[in-house]
Order: sequence, then structure tokens, then C-alpha cells
Amino acid sequence: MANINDVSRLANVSKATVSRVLSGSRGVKEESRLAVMQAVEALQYKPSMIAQSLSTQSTGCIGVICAAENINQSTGYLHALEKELRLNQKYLLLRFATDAASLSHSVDEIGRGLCDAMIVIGARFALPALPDNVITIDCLDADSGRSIHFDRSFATETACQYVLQQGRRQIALINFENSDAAGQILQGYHLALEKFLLPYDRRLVHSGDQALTQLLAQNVPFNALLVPDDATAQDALRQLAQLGRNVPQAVMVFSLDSTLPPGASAIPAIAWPLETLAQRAMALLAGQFSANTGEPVRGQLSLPA
Amino acid sequence: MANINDVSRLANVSKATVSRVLSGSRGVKEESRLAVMQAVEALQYKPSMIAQSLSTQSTGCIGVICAAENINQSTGYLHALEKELRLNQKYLLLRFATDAASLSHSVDEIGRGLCDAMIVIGARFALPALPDNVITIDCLDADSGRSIHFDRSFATETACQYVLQQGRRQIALINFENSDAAGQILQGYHLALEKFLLPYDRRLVHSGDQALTQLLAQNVPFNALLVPDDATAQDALRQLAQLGRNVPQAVMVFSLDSTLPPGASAIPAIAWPLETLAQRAMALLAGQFSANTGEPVRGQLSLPA
DNA sequence: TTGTACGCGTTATCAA
DNA sequence: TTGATAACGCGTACAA
Repeated sequence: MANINDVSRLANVSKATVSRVLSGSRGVKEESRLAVMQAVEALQYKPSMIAQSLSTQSTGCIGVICAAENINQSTGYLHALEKELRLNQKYLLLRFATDAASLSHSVDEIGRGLCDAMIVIGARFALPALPDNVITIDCLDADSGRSIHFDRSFATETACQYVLQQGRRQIALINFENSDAAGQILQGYHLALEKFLLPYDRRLVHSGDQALTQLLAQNVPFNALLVPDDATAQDALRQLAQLGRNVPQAVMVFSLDSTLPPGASAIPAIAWPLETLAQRAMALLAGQFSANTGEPVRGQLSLPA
Repeated sequence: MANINDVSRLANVSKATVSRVLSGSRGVKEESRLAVMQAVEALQYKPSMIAQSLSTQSTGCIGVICAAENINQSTGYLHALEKELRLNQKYLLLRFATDAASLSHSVDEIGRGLCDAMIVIGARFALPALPDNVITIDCLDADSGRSIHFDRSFATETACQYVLQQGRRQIALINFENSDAAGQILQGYHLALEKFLLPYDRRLVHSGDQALTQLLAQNVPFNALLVPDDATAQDALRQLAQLGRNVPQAVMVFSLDSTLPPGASAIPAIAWPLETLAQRAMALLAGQFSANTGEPVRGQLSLPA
């Protein structure tokens, strides 16, 4: 592989001039510029990113650490982030983490020069102490300065409103287990009920692995079912089908967290605006922390095609 | 951030000795070794990966380019590959590509020193010319030396066998559009029918966007439906539900390509052995091309929980 | 407008 | 067993 010396030799100029031409700086005689371009073409010269990185002390790599429980949920993020990163001439280094320890390990490891910054996504566990160049998306943490949160309360309210519009007044809710997100969801649920003057029936609200089973055991009729994410939705759809309860005729299942593009979901859902999210992440990475109002991101109603 | 000079100074040894200690080489006096270790600890010194890369001419980064149409299908691969790469102290640089041009572009870009090698996954378009350090998984290409293929014929045969065991003798098939994979699927379908002495009814076989619509328009009864992947399966499930045809009672839908872990799929499917696949990819990357017999990978029957 | 020389942080070589 | 020094390939002050 040809290096900058080979090019400078062939073009009869110095390394510096070659570098100047390639970085598009002015103040280079057209003649030299041409000579350099020709030499570059002839030698098929491509600057080495490693050497560039050593010089500039920046690799252009952004570590993305997926800490979401159901990894299928993260594909949407990855796609959106990769697209946005590429637009900014940056690279996406992918990692998965399942707990605070593995997250810490990854941050240490790829932070040793390989990555300029990192993004942690969807962690449902308590976060360890993180360096300044790490931002979080939809994670369990209080530091809103470097983090992007979701407005799950609003999402749940929107969901309730939608199913009510569809004539469903008995809204069951399957929730996450005690976490910040769970609290928000419950809050949105309460708000919606109040707003529409509906009674709160605790027998319709459950959480945890056995949530649906518990719900069905109550023998309380319901014609809408809010679930916290797509994985839970799949599960619910399967169980309801086995019981012969038609979806959506008998029960309308609604997912409060879908990363599928609008229309791709088989059920109504709240979809998070992935492009916007990715752009906000970029802004945060660029150090524009001031632009981060800490305002949680609001999802959009997404209906099946 | 402290560098090797700071350490050598504090430990009263030369850079070379520090490097020796950290790379675990023998031939270092215990006394010096201790001094170095202490200095490292005191300064919280972590060697810079970039500088290491410049020296060794290798970053440890492996580019993974997802070229699959439905990106949700690729999450399984990503997870398996990341795990295996981490085991080998390597890093996963993620890219998406939609066609030959964008693939070429990515290969050029991240091949400029950033990545030691690359893996292309699931491309359904004709591949451009690729450097030696690129391997492919489930792509449209003939070069079996650096590529891993799937045995879709066997998968389809297995699928037919399963649905037949479940008492379904009218097996409809939705196929990819004319590609190598489509040919294999058709072959497996024919083989299974022959084996079980069933007649071939062309009205049961369709491909393309309107496949399911065409199939239903034929008005030929069927009680099993083979679809090429999970996305098509979702689509089929939705359409069948709208027509009031119960799944799996009336029609058993079977996905010929699921990357979900066994038991996670809502329908019976052929799942590819992701760990094995990742390991084979590592072997190929390690240059053990001889170990690649070109033998296509066989999937496993995966039933809903 | 151009070239020289040095810094980036590490590994490898070679002589001591 | 150790240290000085040369790569590795590029960016960039600074001088000309």
C-alpha cells in the first residue's frame, strides 16, 4: 500500500504539499495540485486512517453499546444511528452489554483510544459511573445533561386516548417491573383515566413475567391491552390466540415501545422518532450539551398498514 | 492521559522496558517489572490502541456490513458475531448497505486501515469485486472459498417433512424472487414432495410482492404455508388473520429463515445456528480458508414454545 | 507557495 | 537484562 512519501516522490513535491492538496487547503499552485492528484491516482493512494488518528488524536469511531434486554428492539436504533453517524463521517463500533459490570468493561476497553465517544442504549439496570464522553439513550439514570429520555407517560396517555377512540373503555395494562419507566407508564395511565373520567381498576394492571396470566386469572373483562414493548406484545398475541380471543376485534393490543418504522407494526403502537433521536445524540456527542434541554422525547402513534 | 513516557520516567526505566512488561515478555528483572507496574497503577496508564495499531498495522476491528433487506433479520447475526469477536479480542464496526454501490463504498472506506477484515451479510444483490480480506455470509455469490452459504434446499425439505408430520398435505409455498436461494427452496420443495409421493401443484407456489394475494386468488385449498423469512411470515399472519383463517389450526405458517433463538419464534421455523456460524466466520477471518469446505450450513427446526 | 522537521504513542531492532 | 533509536504514516507549525 502506497504511503504519502511515495506520492510526494512521484509528484516531485513534499509530503506537506500532498497533505495540503488532500485536505483541500488553498494556497497550492495548480500545477502541484495536478501533479499530486495524478500521483494519487497512479498509486491508488488512500491515506491511512490509523496514522491520521494518531496525529489528530481522534478515530472518528463512536461506540454504541446496546444494553437493551430484547436485542431485537435495538435494530431500529442501530440503523438510525449508523445512518446519522455516516452523515457525520463517523463510524459505529458495536457492543452489547447485559449488566453494569459488562458495560463498565466495554467502556474501559473501547475508551482506550479506539472510540472518541460512546452511546449507551436501553439499559434497565443501574448505570456505573461513566466518563464525560458517554451519553445515554433511554437508560435508567438521573443525569439528564448527557442523556436522552423517553416520555413514557405521554406515550401511555396517547395509547389510552387512541384505544378509547376505537371504542375500548376497558383498558388493561401490562407494565415493566418497578423502574422509572414503569412509574411513568402508570402515571400516564392514571392521567388518561382521569381525563376521560374512567374508574381505575387495579385488577387490570399487572407487571412481571406472569402479568398476562395474572390478568386473565382475574376474570375481569377488557377489550384493550397496553403492553410495554414489542416482545411482550408478541407474547400477548400468542397467548390470546391460544385462548381464541381475536385481535384486534375482541382485544386491541397496543405496544408502548416499537422501534419498527411506521406501518411496519402489526398492531397499533407508540414509535419513537429514530431520526430525530439520532440527530439529538449527534448534537450531544458534538458537545452541544446546552442544546439538550433534558426534555424527554415524545413518541408518535403508529398504526398498522 | 498518561503515556508510556510518563510511565518510564516514573519507573526509572526506558520505554522499551515498559513495553516489555506490559506485553508480558520474559527477560525483565523482577525489580523493574514491579516498578513499572506501580507506575502504571499510579498513573492509571492504559496503552493507546491507536498507537499500537500504527505500530502493528492492525486495528483489531472487523467491519460487519449488513446488506439484508429486512434489517430486523440481522440482529441475531450481530449479537452472535459480536460475542465471538469479543472472545477473540476483536471489535465490530457496523455498517449497513442496500446495494452494490453502497457496499463498495463502505468496503473502500473502512478498508482504508480502519478494519483488518470485513464480513458481508445477507446481500441479495450481485456483489461487486471484493478484496481478499472480505468474507460473505448468506450472500449471492459463487466464490465459496471466502463465503458461507445456507442449505435452503435442506431447510425446505425439513419444513415440508415437519408440516406433513402435523398432518398437512397441502403445502403452499411463497418463495423469494428468482435468485440462488429461490432455486434452492424450490428444489427442496420438489424433493420433499417426491419423497412423500405428493403431487406438485404449481398453483400453490408463488413469489414476489403479490405472492400471497396470488395464492389466495387461486382458490386452491392449503393447510400449510411455507414463507422464506420472518418478515414475510408476519405479513402472511396478518393477512390470514384478516381473512379469518386461524393460525395454526387452519393454516400452519412456517418460516424458512428465522434468526430468533429457538423457542422465541411464534411459528415453526428453520433457525440457523448462529454460534456455529460466527465461529466459522472467525476461522475464515483467521485465514483458515482450508477449513472452509464450502459445505453449506444446515438450519435446525425451531418450534414455538 | 513550498519544504523541513517534529510530534503523536507504540513496538521492534540492535548494541551494550 | 537494558536503553537508545528507528520505524509506523500522517498533520502541521515554522521557516524560507
